[in-house]
Amino acid sequence: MLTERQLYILKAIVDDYITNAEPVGSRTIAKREDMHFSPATIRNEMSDLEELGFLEKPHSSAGRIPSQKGYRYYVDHLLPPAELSNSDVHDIRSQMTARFHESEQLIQQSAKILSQLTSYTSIVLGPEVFESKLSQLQLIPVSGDQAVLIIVTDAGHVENQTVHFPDEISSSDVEKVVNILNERLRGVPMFQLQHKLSREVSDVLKQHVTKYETMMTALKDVLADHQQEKVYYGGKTNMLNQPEFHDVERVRSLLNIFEEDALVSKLIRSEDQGLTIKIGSENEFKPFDELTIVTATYMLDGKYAGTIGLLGPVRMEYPRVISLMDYFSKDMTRLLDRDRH
Amino acid sequence: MLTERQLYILKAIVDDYITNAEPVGSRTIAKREDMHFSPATIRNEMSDLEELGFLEKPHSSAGRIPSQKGYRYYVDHLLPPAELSNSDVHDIRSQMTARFHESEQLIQQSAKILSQLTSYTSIVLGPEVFESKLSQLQLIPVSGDQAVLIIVTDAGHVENQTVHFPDEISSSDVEKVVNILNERLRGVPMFQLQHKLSREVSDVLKQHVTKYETMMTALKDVLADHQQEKVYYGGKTNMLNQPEFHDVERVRSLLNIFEEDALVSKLIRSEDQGLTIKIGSENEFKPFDELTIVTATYMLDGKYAGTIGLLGPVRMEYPRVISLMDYFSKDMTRLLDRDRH
DNA sequence: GTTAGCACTCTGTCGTTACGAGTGCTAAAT
DNA sequence: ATTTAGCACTCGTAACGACAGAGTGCTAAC
Repeated sequence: MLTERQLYILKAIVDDYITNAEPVGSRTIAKREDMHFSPATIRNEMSDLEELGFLEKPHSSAGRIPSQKGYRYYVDHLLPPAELSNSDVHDIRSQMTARFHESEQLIQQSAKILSQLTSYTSIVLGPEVFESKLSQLQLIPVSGDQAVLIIVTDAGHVENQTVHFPDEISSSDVEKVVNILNERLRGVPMFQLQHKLSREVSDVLKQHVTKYETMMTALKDVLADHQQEKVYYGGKTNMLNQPEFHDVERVRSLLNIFEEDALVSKLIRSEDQGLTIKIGSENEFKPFDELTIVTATYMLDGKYAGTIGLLGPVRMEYPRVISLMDYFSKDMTRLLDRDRH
Repeated sequence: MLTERQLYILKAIVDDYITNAEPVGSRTIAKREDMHFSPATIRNEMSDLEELGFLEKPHSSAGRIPSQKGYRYYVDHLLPPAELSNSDVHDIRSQMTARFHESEQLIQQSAKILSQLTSYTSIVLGPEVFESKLSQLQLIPVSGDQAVLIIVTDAGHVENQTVHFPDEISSSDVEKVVNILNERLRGVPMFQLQHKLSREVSDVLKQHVTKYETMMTALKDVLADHQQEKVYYGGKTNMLNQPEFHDVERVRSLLNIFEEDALVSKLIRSEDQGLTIKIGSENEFKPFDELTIVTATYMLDGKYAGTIGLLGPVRMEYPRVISLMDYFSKDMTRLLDRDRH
């Protein structure tokens, strides 16, 4: 068990390192007004804290930096319960007043502000495609063998894709198909569409439509493509501000990951309500073992809608970030609800 | 006027610098099999070429590197008329065989291959939204005051946006509006939609529909948002491979520009047919004054459809790049045509 | 006109030194 | 039993000079 004084010193070191990004020496800590011990005493405590695994030394004659365990402890037990600063609240308010046409805009704007305010990178997973339901299908002919299939979900989200019909198909058949599909599939969750299509609807179609096979394969192809959710970014290059990213190799590996939405989504996703903080190698992916990822969720109609995430150096401004994430998580939920009704 | 020998030496220097990225000395050139002069002679010629502005020295005792004028001359007069190598052709073929559902996929794939093959960054401007015409409008209600407006162009491209109707509007009115819009606006070029809407269609609408004003402002808002073209990237982080980009500041300024599609599009766009090569400060934007941008266009139905661009260091593999760009420019035109008919 | 030879210039690297920040230990002070 | 002052020791870094290597430019010979 750590003594009161050890906690105090640990907190001071983490705080200092977070703002200065440089190993913290005993003298630096001793100079703080609220610290009434000599450097020597602090050195002894530091030595103990190191032995316990909360601190480490880059080299023998340098100051201490927090270890991963140190950050974890700081986050779990030492965090000052920060309120969002007035200027932050003001900044957010002034940029979030606009009414958004689409939830997409709201999300994009949130990602942007979050990254601007923190100088970290924000990642927001869009309202869950998996959770939303089909509202309407439309098949609009474009040219001879092409048509555009448009899928509208109950969340107002639109997906579209061009469909090729290798053989000529009569427009009355197309109309029939669309009608049947709409009748049978409305209200079906997106992720079940493909399944339902082949199981339940296929028989009906067979009876009403010639060229049934052609049509089915085309439709199935299209649906298969639309099972992934959207990922929005803010401040992709903000990482470059951090001293720990002055190495080009690291920059590349990180930026390359950002190009793979599916990976990022897997990484960020977390349906646990409330805040999640993953420090360094607590993240599953190697390239992130020097980063902290903070996630929170937002809701729609009382159900999980998506995740907001913030990616920064392990040496992250935790108190501020946490209050920001908390705020956004609630604010996005609120705004989505308001726009809906 | 340059002598035969000067041309020969200039070409040798540019070729060498392009592959090695290091100042070229007289001895290096003299060692080449096809060069039958001593280092001393070559030094004299180099000195002359420098005076003429084709070469420059990083410092007094270093080798020479091509100046911008040197590259320009190389590109204009010294380029070996390269054929695409067999392995390149093979690589492209094997990755472009798939039939593409949408022109969007074709474009994306092209951008990807182009960047893979060159290790540079490719940028492709999508088929010109401005040039395409409206094929069909759909307004699909989602909830009480919301509907999704879907715009399909004759190129099979789909744009969509959520529309809010502040006041309650009867569904029969909505239907009327959609019918009128489709009747009057089909075939109108996208960029004229807004204009035509307010000039010609507004009167007709006024007669048939109550709550006319509400509807009009909502529609105008939506159309205003969709006047920009799409930009596709390949190998955004490829630049980091180039030695001239080992400086983090430069990386950031470049990557940030990539986030601004409008800027990039302005930069790349070029409706001149054939290849365009802009070297260094021939580009209008400061952040690009150490880059070369090669552009070419592709066609659809015999008319300008879009631009493909390749962004690399001034020290670019010009012969290969040019033959690649040439190939892609023609191939994309060909494939787009094939998919269309 | 071409080339060999040589003095000169500049950069990059290596080893040395000096310095500063910081530690860990010991012994004295509280 | 704590706390602290003092001091030797350890590293990392910046500064300096020496030196090698690459390359030039000029002169004089071919």
